[in-house]
Amino acid sequence: MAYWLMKSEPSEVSFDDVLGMPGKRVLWFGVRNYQARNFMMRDMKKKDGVLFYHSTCAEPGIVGIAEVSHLAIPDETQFDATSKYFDPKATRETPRWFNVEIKALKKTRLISLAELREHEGLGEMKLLARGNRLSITPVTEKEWNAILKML
DNA sequence: GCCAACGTTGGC
DNA sequence: GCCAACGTTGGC
Repeated sequence: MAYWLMKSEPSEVSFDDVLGMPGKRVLWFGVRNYQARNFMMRDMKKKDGVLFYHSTCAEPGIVGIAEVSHLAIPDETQFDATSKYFDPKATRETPRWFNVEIKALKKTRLISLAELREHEGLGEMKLLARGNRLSITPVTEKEWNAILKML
């Protein structure tokens, strides 16, 4: 079992939005970065733990716990010419972009970015690495457990 | 709005 | 393959 941190802009899809969706599930559409895509395509398995993170907002931080509920499938938005995620180089035969589905499990208090940075046990966390911009990053079991204890 | 950091593109 | 230019991310 692996653990991940996934960033979402709450103005686009917030944790509360996901809680309101059928089955509390959402497809992680719109990722257009190969490293993040490869995590979804190759590494993310059903039942993997997910920290749901709000970015590009007033209070960036972890806001909920989720799990991977479906293995990666082609991202429909890449084929949609009206979508901002449209990719003219993608075809149905050879899709470029994939997304897993995640299921919201539990809303948490906001664990802010500042609080994560202050926590001694999280010094190696990928999210906190200088210059990190990846929207999906692996989380170690140790980090996962440390964060659950902060709740 | 600013800016650091990183990823992608495309000419050579 | 190199690398400059450009675009994006995301915190502040």
